[in-house]
Amino acid sequence: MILRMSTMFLRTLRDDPVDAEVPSHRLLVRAGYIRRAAPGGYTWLPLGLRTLNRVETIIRQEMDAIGAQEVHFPAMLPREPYEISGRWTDYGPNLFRLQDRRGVDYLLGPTHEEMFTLLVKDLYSSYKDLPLWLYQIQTKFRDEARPRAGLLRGREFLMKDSYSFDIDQDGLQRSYDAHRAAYLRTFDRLGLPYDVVSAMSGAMGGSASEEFLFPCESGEDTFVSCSKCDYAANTEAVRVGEPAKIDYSGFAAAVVHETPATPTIATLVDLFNSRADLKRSDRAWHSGDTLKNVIVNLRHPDGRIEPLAVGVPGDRDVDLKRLEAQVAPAEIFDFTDEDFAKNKNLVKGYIGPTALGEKNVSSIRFLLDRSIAIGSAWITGANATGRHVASLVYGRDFSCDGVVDAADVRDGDPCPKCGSKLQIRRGIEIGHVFQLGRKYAETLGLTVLDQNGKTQVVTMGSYGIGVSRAVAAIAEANHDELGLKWPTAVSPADVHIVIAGKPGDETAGAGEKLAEELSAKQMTVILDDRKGVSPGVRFKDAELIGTPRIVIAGRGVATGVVEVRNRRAGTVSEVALANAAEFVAKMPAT
RNA sequence: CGGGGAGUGGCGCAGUUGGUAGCGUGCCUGGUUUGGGACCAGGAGGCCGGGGGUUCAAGUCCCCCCUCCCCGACCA
Repeated sequence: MILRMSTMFLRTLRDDPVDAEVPSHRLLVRAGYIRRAAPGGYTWLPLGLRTLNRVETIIRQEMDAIGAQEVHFPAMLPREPYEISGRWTDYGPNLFRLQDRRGVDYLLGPTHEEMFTLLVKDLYSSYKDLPLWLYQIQTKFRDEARPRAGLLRGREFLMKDSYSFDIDQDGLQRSYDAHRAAYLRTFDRLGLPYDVVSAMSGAMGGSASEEFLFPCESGEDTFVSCSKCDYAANTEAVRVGEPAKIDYSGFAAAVVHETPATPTIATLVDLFNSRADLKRSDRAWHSGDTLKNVIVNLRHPDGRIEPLAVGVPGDRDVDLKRLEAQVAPAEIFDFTDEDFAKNKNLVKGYIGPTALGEKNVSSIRFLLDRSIAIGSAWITGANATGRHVASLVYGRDFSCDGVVDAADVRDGDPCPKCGSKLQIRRGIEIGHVFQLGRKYAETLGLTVLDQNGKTQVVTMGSYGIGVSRAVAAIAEANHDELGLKWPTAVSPADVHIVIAGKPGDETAGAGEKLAEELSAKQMTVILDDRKGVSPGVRFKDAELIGTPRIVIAGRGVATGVVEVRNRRAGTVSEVALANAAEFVAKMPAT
């Protein structure tokens, strides 16, 4: 088909919109693909909608290819299922809620686990019906605190979500593997580079979970990948190796020192290095020799508040995200000065492990970072203002109530799998595969009868791809200073023909004819047939819009040739007009 | 929600001690141009984010709210 620039609903912008920072947002607005319509909500213009549809089609084809079946739920959902699963409250302010004229509660679906579970419960009741894979491509709503970066984080976005239903864990594993493989194929076809990283299953009660991250500076997710082996994980999910025990038999006994005015790690280390009686002979003390004890508050789902102490090496911070992922479903919030005032056994700035722990004076649960070895000696608080203790040995002088991964992960930390250096990277989550297990099936009562006539709770998996986000990610991965340069598979058109001659000359006729020929070959053609627009504008617009192939019907037409450009490779070929359609149609997809 | 910046024709911006709202681009008309965002002339287009106040007079000063962008918190 032919899309005529003279009539297409399109206006490209000469200047960058000032409120758009990331390249995908800037270029998609400037090239006339999307317009902002609401905070975190975008209107798809004809060009943008074409690309969105093509992305959708590829995803749909790959889902259909593994045997998943498409359904479609309403976006506006009743409260009850979410009430049963607990997410009506768990989702908190992130859920868009509304009421009908009688005051009955509804929500705009942020994700549809409950609805899929109930749908299968409604129709199926036998193991013979399983496995079953269902999916939908649906607008999702989340009241994000801060929508940003155009399509990358909106409050309304398009998502493909699928769900697998199996009789047991082996079945779930097969479903999971099939989806994972389909995702690899999908992202390859979309022309999106990705890293598959281990993610936290957290409160969801599942086991395996992996995210597909598009590595990108403007990404919001931090992950690590090993420089040598294939290990990659979301920072929350990184598990450092257990350290070897240290033989402390020759270590000095713990001794308390007067350390006035040392409320911070830095002041403490300075003091130890500056006093002759505390100085180390072999090297200077550094912050990693100190044990930092941080107190946070946990809010459990039942509303119970519990203080929690976490010990990490003094040269590291507690990564609250990592910690929260491990204490989930509890949430973390600040332990305030008021809380300190109520706990007389805690001396702010001088907290030490001997006061911590369920069996000690504070009776506050005390968790140690996994990196801390049994037998290691520490400088740490002595639970009195202006006092610290040195040579306090873990396993000899103090203990803890458990081990946790709480310290922040840094660039260069050892890989838990092979010991090589980890790299910290950023990415955009474009897909997520997740073994849900029985959580939803159990709470919503999805069971089937097995071969023995016994009731079995169904085991589920859920699998998501951010469709509108993928469009933005593809734009992030495929642009230059001139504009977009789409992969062939998702470009809004296959070829863009620029008529660059003088009005009334033969270039317009040549462009029209070529457009007809390409259209007859089932290609989608953008034809710049606008009147009175200078060639410079046409070139700029073609490059901004970014179809992978651009044909210039200009001064060469007089001698029977057109210029065929490969926007992605940056190459140019002169082709005889008579062969042009054939040539363009045979250009390899990129 | 915390910190920082900003809201003035579609887009990018200026607007002085408070005194009739401007420029560039885009759009319309006519003419000249036509291989890298052309030129001339004439036009249309504004609740100056919203609401209160101060004042003879508010884009400009004061108060409240909303929205957008950046950093952080949050993010099945």
